[in-house]
Amino acid sequence: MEKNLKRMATMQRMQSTGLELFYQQGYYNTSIDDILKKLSLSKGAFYYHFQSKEDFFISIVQNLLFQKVYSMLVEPIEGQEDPLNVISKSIEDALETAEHNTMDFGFVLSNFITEFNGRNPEIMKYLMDIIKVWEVNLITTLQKGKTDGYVDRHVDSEAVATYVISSYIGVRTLMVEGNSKMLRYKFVQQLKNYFKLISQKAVA
Amino acid sequence: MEKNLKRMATMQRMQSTGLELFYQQGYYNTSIDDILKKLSLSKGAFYYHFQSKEDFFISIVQNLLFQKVYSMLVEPIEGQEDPLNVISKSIEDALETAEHNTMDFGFVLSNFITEFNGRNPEIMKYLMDIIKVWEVNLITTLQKGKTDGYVDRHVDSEAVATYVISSYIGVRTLMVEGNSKMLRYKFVQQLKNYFKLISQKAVA
DNA sequence: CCAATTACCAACTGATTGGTCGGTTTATTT
DNA sequence: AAATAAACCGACCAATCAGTTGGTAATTGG
Repeated sequence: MEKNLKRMATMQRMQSTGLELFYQQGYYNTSIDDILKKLSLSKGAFYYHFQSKEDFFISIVQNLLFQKVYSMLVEPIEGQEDPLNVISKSIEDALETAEHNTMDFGFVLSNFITEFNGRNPEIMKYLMDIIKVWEVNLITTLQKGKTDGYVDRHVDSEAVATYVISSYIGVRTLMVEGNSKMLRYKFVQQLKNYFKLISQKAVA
Repeated sequence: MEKNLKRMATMQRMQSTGLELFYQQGYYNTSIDDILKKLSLSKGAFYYHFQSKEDFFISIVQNLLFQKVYSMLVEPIEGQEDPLNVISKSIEDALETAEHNTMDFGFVLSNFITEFNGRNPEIMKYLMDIIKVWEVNLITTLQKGKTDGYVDRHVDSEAVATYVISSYIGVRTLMVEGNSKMLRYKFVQQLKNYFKLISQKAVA
């Protein structure tokens, strides 16, 4: 079993550094040598553990990215009451993480979606699956919110989920150096306004 | 003057094909040879007209992308009455263009922003400038809408502009093959709901 | 019509890429 | 301690990249 531990430790190190560099520089713009250099490992070590660059990336998506998105955007919402407040809180948290230029994995995900869209259907599938998990969770939570009296019954939960995800991905795209703080403030302000709309027994 | 015409014609052809391929495959993933192959032109011709790949791309942004975004998202709004309807109409049109998989240049822009963010500050500057033009135009139009009685006076125009741009960029990121139509429908539905909110004398 | 300029050609360079391979070191088993 | 297997090394390969260069073909002004 010792051997397996070492194997997994090395793979973990590679994946972790890989995700970091792929995020910073983009997948196509990051060479395997870049990653290995940072780890003081050799080509041989890499191809001993992974079949190809693509295979390596997919393993990162499934092992790291999925879990991070899940714990940041899905778990905080799951099963909670008062869905609208919980949702806006989770998004606020993610945006604040982003501002302290740590990785905000919801955005890492949407970055990769942009990079692979129309270029690598296989990888796209894995990425969109993660979005789907988030979306399903949002819809479920909103529906439960209806029965619990937090969300207006006439609201189209799927449409709201779409709108929430869209606006979050968009604002993160715009949050480039310099203007992040103001952008986040104004964004959250409008998101909450929008939520007020669907929490009352009005419109929708 | 004839010479100048030929020069510009060739440059135009290069820029047009360049934009197409840069959009489809990404900047770093598109080689100059790719572009030249499609045009049956040689390396020499390229470097006769442009100093570098980067210089070439910047010329595309300034000459093509700026104008396309302007005519699609700024011009239709400029000076019009009833701003909220005009804005949502322009976004609907852009999303419909996107669905017929022609290039929707607002999205082309946000794609490039994602690709260059943190990687090329110079190019980023040119890209964000275009966003800025759109943003300023939205704000101006919303403000005018207030004095004309179309928009609630308590609304934060800047925040609304941020929210509109964010959500549009986000939904386009999500509009990958297959699910575009439904996504667009639900998105527009919620955008209009949101606009109802800021057109009444309520909340905001 | 001819010299000068413009526009273009295509072979080449040096660096980098993803991936291979034969071999060495380290750990485990017997 | 010997044998076996796992983990890793690093030189190498063919392909591709942005950019250079020395030339040629087309156009134009005098």
